[in-house]
Amino acid sequence: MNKLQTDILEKGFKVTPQRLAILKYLKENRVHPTAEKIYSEITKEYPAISLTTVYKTLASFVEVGMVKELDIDPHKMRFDICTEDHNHFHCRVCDNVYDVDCDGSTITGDLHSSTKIEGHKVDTVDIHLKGVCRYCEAVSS
Amino acid sequence: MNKLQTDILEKGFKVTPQRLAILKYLKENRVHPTAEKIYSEITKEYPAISLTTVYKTLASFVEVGMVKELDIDPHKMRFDICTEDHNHFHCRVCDNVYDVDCDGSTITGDLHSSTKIEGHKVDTVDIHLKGVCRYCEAVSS
DNA sequence: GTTCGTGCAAATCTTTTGCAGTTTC
DNA sequence: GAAACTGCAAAAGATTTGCACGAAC
Repeated sequence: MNKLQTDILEKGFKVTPQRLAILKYLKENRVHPTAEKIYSEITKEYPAISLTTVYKTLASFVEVGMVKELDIDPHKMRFDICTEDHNHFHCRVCDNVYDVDCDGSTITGDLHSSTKIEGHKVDTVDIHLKGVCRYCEAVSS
Repeated sequence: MNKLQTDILEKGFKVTPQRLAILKYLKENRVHPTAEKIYSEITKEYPAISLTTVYKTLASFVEVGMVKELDIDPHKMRFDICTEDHNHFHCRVCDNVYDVDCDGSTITGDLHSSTKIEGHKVDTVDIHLKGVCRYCEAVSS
């Protein structure tokens, strides 16, 4: 019984090859993939999976907090294995999303589950940076 | 010649009743509406407008910087008349988006058009707060 | 064996596009 | 009158749903 299986069982899910493949992909590839990306990558080694299942599985994982939805990209949802707080940078050239460690604690440090800002109860704070990533910048200059 | 007309002309656009209606709505209703919302609100007083035109007009306004796209809401785009920097709070109960003045300058203050974070050139910083708004919180308690 | 998961096909929802006719300047 | 704008209908892209079959426990 490996770690992936345990993670799935702990949440009350049944262990299926599809779920293992998705979880494994997410853990090994921290690229904030879209559902389509996960699907196409997994299909390479594991053809017996459908896009529908990817969506349904991701929805289940999100519901129990294993995975986080990242709406930094205007027209499609991206998914991120939950880890400690970090923020995201979206490159408008290559469309990739990168983790960044910029100091958000100046804001997030003030926030707890009960924190209110202008009367609104704040659960999460996401900092979305946009621009041109180091790789695209290098190519264009 | 009123202010709305001037705003539109200055950007090199032709002044049409549709554009005036959209701009007027956006200026008077800072609720970060979706395209659909703008359409349905405008239609009440001005039935001769199509959703397609709303989308096309918004795209034009975004292109010249009059309007900003706000992707805080997972499945639909919201639009905001550009003003000075501010941040947004998305209520997961009523689905409304509110402006907030929480101090993002601790982060954004460090950022200029040439600022880099971990090598990435940062153009914009958006802080997205999510939770339950003051009104929904009041109702539920 | 029961419950849960999968996957097809079809539906839904938002947004975009092609194009012909209309309006603005 | 030329260039830009509008709006219909159709297309496109992402995601969801209904349902029958199959797998996990």
